[in-house]
Amino acid sequence: MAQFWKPGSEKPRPVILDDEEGGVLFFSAAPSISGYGYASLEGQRQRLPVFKHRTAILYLVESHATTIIVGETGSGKTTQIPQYLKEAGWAEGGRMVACTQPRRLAVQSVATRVAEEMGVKLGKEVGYTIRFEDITTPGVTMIKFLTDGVLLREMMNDPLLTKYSVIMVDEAHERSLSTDMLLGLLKKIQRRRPELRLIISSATIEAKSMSNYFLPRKKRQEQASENGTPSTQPAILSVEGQGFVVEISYLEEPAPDYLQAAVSTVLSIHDQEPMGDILVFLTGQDDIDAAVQLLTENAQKRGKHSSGMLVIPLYSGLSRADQDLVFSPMPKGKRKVVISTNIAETSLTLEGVVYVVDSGFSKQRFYNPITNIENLVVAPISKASAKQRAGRAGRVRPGKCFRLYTEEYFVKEMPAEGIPEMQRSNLVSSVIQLKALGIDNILGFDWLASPSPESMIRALEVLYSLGVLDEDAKLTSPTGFQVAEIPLDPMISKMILSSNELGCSEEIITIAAILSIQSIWVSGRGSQKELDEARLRFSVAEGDHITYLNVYQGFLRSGKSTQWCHKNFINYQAMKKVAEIREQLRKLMKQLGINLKSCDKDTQVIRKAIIAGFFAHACRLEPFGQSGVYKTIRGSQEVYIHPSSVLFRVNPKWVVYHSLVLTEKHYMRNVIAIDPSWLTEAAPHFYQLQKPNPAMF
DNA sequence: GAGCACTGC
Repeated sequence: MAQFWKPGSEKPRPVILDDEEGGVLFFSAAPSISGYGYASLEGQRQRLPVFKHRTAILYLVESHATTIIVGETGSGKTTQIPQYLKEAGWAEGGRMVACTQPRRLAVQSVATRVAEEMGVKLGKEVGYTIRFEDITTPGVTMIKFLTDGVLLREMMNDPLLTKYSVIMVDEAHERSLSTDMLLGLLKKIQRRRPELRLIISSATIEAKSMSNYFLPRKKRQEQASENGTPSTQPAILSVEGQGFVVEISYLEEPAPDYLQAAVSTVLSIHDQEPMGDILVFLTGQDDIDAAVQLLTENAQKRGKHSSGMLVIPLYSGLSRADQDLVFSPMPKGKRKVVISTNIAETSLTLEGVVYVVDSGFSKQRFYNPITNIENLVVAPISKASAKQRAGRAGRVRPGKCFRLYTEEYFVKEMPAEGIPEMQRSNLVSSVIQLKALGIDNILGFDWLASPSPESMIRALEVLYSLGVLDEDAKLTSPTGFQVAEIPLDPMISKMILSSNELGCSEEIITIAAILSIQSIWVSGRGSQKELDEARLRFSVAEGDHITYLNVYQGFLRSGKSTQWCHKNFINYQAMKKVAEIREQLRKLMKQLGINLKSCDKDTQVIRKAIIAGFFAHACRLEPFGQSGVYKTIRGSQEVYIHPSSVLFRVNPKWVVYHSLVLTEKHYMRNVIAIDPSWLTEAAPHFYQLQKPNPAMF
């Protein structure tokens, strides 16, 4: 390799955790470590054969209410532990063993594997539940895999989760919003249900903080031991993974431009290293497209020599067909180079990767509770992330990871863990869910990582202004309870409920479904002009939301055709999801006693329903400023209509937007034109009529 | 006239 690389000092090591805290400790179950390991059980250090993996887990579960399992990728814990528990009788008497995952795909694949291992039909003894799919049989299913979000929803009907005897929360170190909420609630449930067993599966780096979080207060501990019940001390069990060794290299000097550094690193790997695919982590579509172009140009320049390289971009905005290219088999002698966002860090697994190039950056969401604006910025990743990225090189054989930063930076400056999503997000959805579960004191909730008081207060304010919470911060009836029932952003849910009286619920649930997915347009294909033209075919003067109705109707008229989507630059997978969400909403409306009515072509009532949820997002065109400058009514924030909006350059006097995106300017995405009188009509508590001001009209 | 990391209910 080029001489600027120096080998890292991160050595693979067996995981031995100290037992100073009094927790139970166990040694590795990795095949590479044979013989015996040390375990400290009930404070006594013992030598135990490592193959007693099953025994150790059952010991912990039977004698501890809370167990922290530490496991690496490929340690088999996710598939094995539920089976051990079932064999030991934990899934009997009508109770189930539950196992959560943060992603739908993981739930499906783990459930499938366990059913196979047990030789049963999926959906019988072993089943799974994800949104839109419930593959379980009541009374028969003993082991149930589900997404953490589904388990949270289940709590709304069964707050103590009485169906389950053991709940395993996998990938807890990822610290997703749902996982953090789930852990907080499970800790609460344990007080009411001391017999409930929890298994929290987390990466080593997070084990200690998880363990401390579940550490009971002294008093309860004494009570428990008096009753002769199992110790409530959290325990740590270490399970070693089976991945191959990945050799880490760092830059000698910091790179001024990680894009350039990534490109030249790929080229030197291709020149100097044996065959094996390369995976490059960059931050977003722009970077990725640029890198793909640079590499492709370079390969052409160098002619035959470099033609043995196929460069493929990967990010979620691509159509399914384009994404699937990364899985296509290579002709012999060709090297695959995948340039990816974080999607390849956890969501997609590429087999055959031997080299990883890690830029050290990713795009991350941050939330400012003062301005109530979420934005997306390129930020340094954490050590945990860097480790996960490197691990992607060791799935088929020993691999190499090239970090585009110095070892000194890694050791001294890179944060150990990322900031939990809970502290980077708008909390309206989380707060309403907690309220629906009867948790009144949001500020006093025992969070794993507490969000700022400002964020919590802002969320309460927004929910109050929507009429979802009353002056005492209690859910209103029926609006508050209904909004909590709908699995969407509360502002969208409020919009849906208002469409009932306005008689446009058919149209509004279509709009709600489209707004709750990322984008219905495909990216990465064709020219910008073609895409704009496609969009123009559907556009109407009332704005983007009404334009979406045209798109959906076109999709239906085409018989949900993939060709139609392709021709119109629309993402077929996204539209399929829209149809699914819409169907779920339709059923939910029925349950809530809301009639589905169409307003035909009356877009005014549709826009009024949108305002009922989004009145806080109203803006007025600055009458004397440069053209196209808007100010938010509340807050006087300067904003612009995003060029992708059908209202771009149309600049109606009054608009309401769905979301703001902050880049060089604050851009409004998804905008409708409104009449200002609708604002005071929909939200008199929020807007009051001013004395006529000539500047306004 | 310019930009959308990634999940999930």
